[in-house]
Amino acid sequence: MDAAMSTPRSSFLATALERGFIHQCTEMDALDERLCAGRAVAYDGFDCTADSLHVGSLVGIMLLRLFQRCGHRAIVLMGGGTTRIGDPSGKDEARRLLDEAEIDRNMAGIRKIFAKFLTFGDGPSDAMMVNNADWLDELRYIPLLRDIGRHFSVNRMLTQDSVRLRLERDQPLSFLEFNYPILQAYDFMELARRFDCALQIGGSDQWGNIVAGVELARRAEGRTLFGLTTPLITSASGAKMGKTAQGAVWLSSDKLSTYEYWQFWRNVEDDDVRRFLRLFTELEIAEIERLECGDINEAKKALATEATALCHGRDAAKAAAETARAVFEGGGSGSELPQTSVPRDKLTRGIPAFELFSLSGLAVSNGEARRLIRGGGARINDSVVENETTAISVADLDANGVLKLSAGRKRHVLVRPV
RNA sequence: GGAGGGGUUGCCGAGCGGUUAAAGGCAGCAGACUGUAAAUCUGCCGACGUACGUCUUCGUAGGUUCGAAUCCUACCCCCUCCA
Repeated sequence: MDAAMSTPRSSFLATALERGFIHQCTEMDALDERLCAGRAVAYDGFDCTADSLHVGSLVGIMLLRLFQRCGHRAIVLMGGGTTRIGDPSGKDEARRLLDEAEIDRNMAGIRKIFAKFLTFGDGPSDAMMVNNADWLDELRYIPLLRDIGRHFSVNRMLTQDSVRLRLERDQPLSFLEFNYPILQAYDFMELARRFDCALQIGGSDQWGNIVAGVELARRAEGRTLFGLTTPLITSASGAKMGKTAQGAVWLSSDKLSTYEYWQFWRNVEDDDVRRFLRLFTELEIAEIERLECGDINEAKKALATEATALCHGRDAAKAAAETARAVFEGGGSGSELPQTSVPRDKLTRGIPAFELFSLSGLAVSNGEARRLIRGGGARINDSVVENETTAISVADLDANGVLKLSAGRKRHVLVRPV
């Protein structure tokens, strides 16, 4: 952390610091004072490259939520304008540009997610969502160059990590992307003008862009703004969080079931539990410390249930936890397991085991299903499938009239005849 | 515009006329050990078929050859250097 200081007086900074949300911060003392002086406004920007967000964005979301819980006003800035540019930070290649219809669709999906974490409305501490396309689209080039461009030093921009790294690695950087920091800086200043927003929150890779905004506001308007970055969250073994081989860990239940979301947190590495309990749950620190002294698996369950409750609601979290308990501790099954169906007549005639596994989605092809069975990793109703061509029929249905297929110890699917 | 270098199976990266579905590494999946963790060890890791096998894949399209990812031609894309 940059600004080492004892204990901030503002509840927001004190809590953020205590729970590990702060990586770098500009003028923390002054910010602390500002936060103590009364209600403040902060924003975090999200781009709309997908119709949902994944856990990679969760630190920022949680911090914004904390900000609101401390009585301040949170702004979610949708990058409807900047998404059409593409941020070069931390990337080797320019990303594909999206058209407006796609961006609109993505924004709608993301809005639904934020509704779970923030309270939106018109009240003084209600969160709001704004779209930077509202002002970026209207920018005129010459005035922009004259009013904003004059405050940017190209020499300086070239030394910014996002740009420098790209150049050093001999990766192409288009002029379009080169302009990204300017637009993000402009966003910050614009939000300061419109809503008196004084703080920008972002991931540590955003530091350069955030500082650019702070400096622009100071030079152009003599306004003091603040920036705060969250640490990059990687798992203890160094992998970027939120991206598994199966795909991203999405925050919307359309794209990832609540059960699988719960499982994601349940399977976190031991060394991450401590950190994650502080960042991704709202349990009191005392309670977290208590959990840490106990069985690590109980702590993981608490992490999973609390994190899932925030994102999908307490009931869904409990249902996921209960299914997990039934499956892993009871050797049974549960209502939240993924389900697929097979035509009943097909099952009456009998269906080769390998085909059933590829049908269920536990294997992506017949070949993979065969390999799974040959490797001894496939089970039906908890008994190992010995032969890949064994015919599975209605006789194999369990007491509830379903088949529980398992691939390995963790992946289970309920197959139901229809 | 000129001169070179390159595009290989999810990624990195060998191969450079048959023994190549294509070395090796990473990622992934499964098994063992455990705690639904990590580490380690083992197996698998293009598709289809019980299997001998068949088909599809090495930037794109053609061609040479009994036979090509490997040779030729054209085209597309990327990089480096010169102008």
